[in-house]
Amino acid sequence: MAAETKERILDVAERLFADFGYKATSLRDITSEAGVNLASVNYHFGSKDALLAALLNRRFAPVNRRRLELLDELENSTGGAVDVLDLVQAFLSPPFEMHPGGTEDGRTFLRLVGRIHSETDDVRAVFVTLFQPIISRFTAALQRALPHLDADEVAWRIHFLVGSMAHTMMWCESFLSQAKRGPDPSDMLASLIQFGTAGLEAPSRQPVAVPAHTGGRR
Amino acid sequence: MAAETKERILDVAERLFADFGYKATSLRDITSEAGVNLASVNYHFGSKDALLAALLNRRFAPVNRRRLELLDELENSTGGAVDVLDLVQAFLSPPFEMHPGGTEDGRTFLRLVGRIHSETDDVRAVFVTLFQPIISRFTAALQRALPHLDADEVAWRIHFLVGSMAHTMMWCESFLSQAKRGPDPSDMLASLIQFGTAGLEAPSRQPVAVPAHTGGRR
DNA sequence: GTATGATTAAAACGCTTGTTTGAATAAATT
DNA sequence: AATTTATTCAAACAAGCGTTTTAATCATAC
Repeated sequence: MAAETKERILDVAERLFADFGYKATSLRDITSEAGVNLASVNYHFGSKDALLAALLNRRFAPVNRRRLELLDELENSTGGAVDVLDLVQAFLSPPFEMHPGGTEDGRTFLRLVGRIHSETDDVRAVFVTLFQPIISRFTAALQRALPHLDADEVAWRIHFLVGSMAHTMMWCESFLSQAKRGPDPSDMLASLIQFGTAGLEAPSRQPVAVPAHTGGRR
Repeated sequence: MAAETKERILDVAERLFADFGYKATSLRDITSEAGVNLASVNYHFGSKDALLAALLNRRFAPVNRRRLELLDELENSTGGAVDVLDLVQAFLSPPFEMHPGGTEDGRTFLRLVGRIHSETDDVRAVFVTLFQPIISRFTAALQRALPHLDADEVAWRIHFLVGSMAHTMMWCESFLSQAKRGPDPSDMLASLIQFGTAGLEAPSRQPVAVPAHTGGRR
């Protein structure tokens, strides 16, 4: 009975955090929807913050393990010279593959991860702890795969990639419902991989003439 | 004196919303930091929601006007066949150029816009009203510039671009402080333009073999 | 200088928040 | 079967929220 209560809290909290954010979701929202007593969150998890941490660990840790597993395979089989496309794929696929956009739970997880990326620092703290090691490993690998770019440029492009990934996770549900071609989530992942790889592989930047702001109305 | 109070509220609210989000910022935070009375927000703006709307309109409307102005110039001068790079530039430059990352106020505005992108729907409502027309115009233009891609593919890639833009706006401050090359915000804009253009111009997607998730640990 | 309207001030309103308490119940152990 | 432990429950806590109210103050025009 106890384990069941804990899981129901985690499931409902995951969905509400994903839909409305951490701050906007009250413990009363969670417990009433889960059909458990208000005090049980503090009893089982200690605090609202600890609930978020538990909830992130449950689903996000396996995804990150899978990312590193794929990266290890790539590096071991090729001895260092890894393709950018393969790296982008190893980075982007796990969250989408392990939590398919075709299922309700999958979309919920994707929204949660997408939203976490833009929560305030105090909320993101746990998430960053889990995510930072992955970013470091992939940054190192991508810098080796893109030796003609300087380190800062690669780091920035990875940030750009993370941004499009987070935004996609967050809004994939509404993206898919708007698409005329029929909502196929794996299509969207493939497009994102395509987009990100091309962005990372873009030629080293030449000076771009940015139009100056004239201030005028027309 | 009245105008001064209104402006002080707007300035402080802008910074606090950007740093901590809408929900997490209380009117008491705003008024105490601005040195004005608590009731003056409701007196001058009507409600907290209306304050956000006023604050977004003040800075974001001019940016969007500038975007359309640049787009009009491109379309008029070339008669329809516009370069993807030029379109990306017209879309991305205005917020960065009009609110330079080199200034404190500029970075605050960028953080605000970046954060708004991932607020809950009720908070984003005003923002979407301002942003949607711009997305529509640029989507149409990009679909003309990328005729070999189907409409859904272009729409998705624009979402990817928006995601990297929002993420960059939100975290540019911390990106820049980590860069070894010295924090030059206009460098970052140029990199983002480079990345986004390459992503949008990526070849039409061929089937990508996505590694299946085995479920195993190793 | 006094009356009019706009702005500020302090206090209170009703409501929601995360957390804690202590008793009641269920489960497990001896 | 009795006793200990784990869990659930209803109620209350103090604090914070957005908003409203009423009185005081200010600026301005007559």
